[in-house]
Amino acid sequence: MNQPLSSTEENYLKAIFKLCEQTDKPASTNDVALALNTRAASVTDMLKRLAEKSLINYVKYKGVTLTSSGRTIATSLIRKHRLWEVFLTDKLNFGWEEVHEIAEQLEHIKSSELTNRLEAFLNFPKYDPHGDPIPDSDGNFQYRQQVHLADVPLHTEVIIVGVSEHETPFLQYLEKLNLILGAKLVIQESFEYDQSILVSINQSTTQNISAKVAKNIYVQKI
Amino acid sequence: MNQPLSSTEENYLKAIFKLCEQTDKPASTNDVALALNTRAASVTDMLKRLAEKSLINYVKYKGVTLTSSGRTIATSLIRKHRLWEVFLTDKLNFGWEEVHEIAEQLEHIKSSELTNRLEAFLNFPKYDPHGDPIPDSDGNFQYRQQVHLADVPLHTEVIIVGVSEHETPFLQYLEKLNLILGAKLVIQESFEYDQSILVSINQSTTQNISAKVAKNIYVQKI
DNA sequence: TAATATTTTTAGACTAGCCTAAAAATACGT
DNA sequence: ACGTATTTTTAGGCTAGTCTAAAAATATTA
Repeated sequence: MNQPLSSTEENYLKAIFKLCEQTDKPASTNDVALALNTRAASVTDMLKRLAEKSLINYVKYKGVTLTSSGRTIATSLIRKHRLWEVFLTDKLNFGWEEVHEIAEQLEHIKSSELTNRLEAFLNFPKYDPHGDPIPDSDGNFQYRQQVHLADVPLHTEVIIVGVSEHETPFLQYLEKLNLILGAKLVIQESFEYDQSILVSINQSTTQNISAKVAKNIYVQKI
Repeated sequence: MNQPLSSTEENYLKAIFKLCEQTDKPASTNDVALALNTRAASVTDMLKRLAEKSLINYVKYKGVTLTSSGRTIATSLIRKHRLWEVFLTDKLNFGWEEVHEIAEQLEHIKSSELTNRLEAFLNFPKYDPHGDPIPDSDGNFQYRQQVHLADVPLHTEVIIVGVSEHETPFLQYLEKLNLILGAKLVIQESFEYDQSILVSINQSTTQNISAKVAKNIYVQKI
């Protein structure tokens, strides 16, 4: 009945979770294929197998959502992924742009005891190095009120709490501009012309930030 | 040419390494099958594929040894396995009998940067929690002069430096008897009848130890 | 050394996971 | 609503890794 899943099966569940989390609608076969960089036909195959194991609700041509046991597994993977990311940055001094790939492997290590002890060792962190919330051992996320930097009114004081894009080049770029988690920002000016904004960083430097970047930074008012 | 290996392939290389290390002779198909809890036919299949990749020297009906690239991979696996075991015991407070299974999974994580940083984080340990040497990043083992407790003459002062059997029940038993790494022993008496021995432990308690146990404990004279 | 026992390999089949190409279902534009 | 475009599924095939059963090679022993 409850035999352990393969890494591949786990990756499908995680992808479906992320797709459904955003839209709250069933994920399409094509969406899943795109997310996992595979073909629609392969996805259909796998969906049948996962439905057989009662991990997803799958209706032909209608898309897929997770069952509660599927969701439990998916959140456990996200929990492990984010805890390992904290370990890699905080204990092994990796940069926030380097940890994703390694955590993709580490998240498949099977031992809930390991996960829980790791969490304790790291002092029960609530967010990963990118500002994403770490679910607790029951799978509950601690969502936080956060807004994209692009949507903040002029002269409001905010701090960076996360990013909505995890690609290495983007993160390296932010690092260069000193736009790291916890940085305090105030929007000084906003340019109609290209939707870029001028922000002060930590009350010292001032930077022009493109609309694209501002849309991928999460901030919180202080 | 140098595509990454599957965990299965890696496990074959590790098994072959361990079999050849002990006897310095080619390992037989049956030995490998036994070590990996699989069938001889499956082993033959895999040996052909590993030979194709120049990771082993395989002669039909004559057994198998590792090539130097095969050995490099095998020692890297052992290095990772033992470093993770140190992490699990020293940082996450697992017992020495609990770490093997988890390390079996962790050893397949691919990132030499991770391995090297982990090693530094752990302060470059030379031995794992069972007393086995941890190879350096070039694959060199720091072998140590060690002898089985069963072969030590009477009244010699020795300390426990390792075990030659890693099964959980055995390790739990040792733990119960306070026979842990670093314990100081002196053999007080040796009984012809069942080859058991009477040892003092850390100059305090005294214990009778069966021949079987004494054969699986490595000690060093002090 | 001939007969027997053991080990190893081959042959053929199975599953998971992936693919391409074609068919079927659904969605869209006029 | 009808034809076209898109999405999804089916059909069939591939590889890695496993298995059992049978054949072939090697080892043992009388």
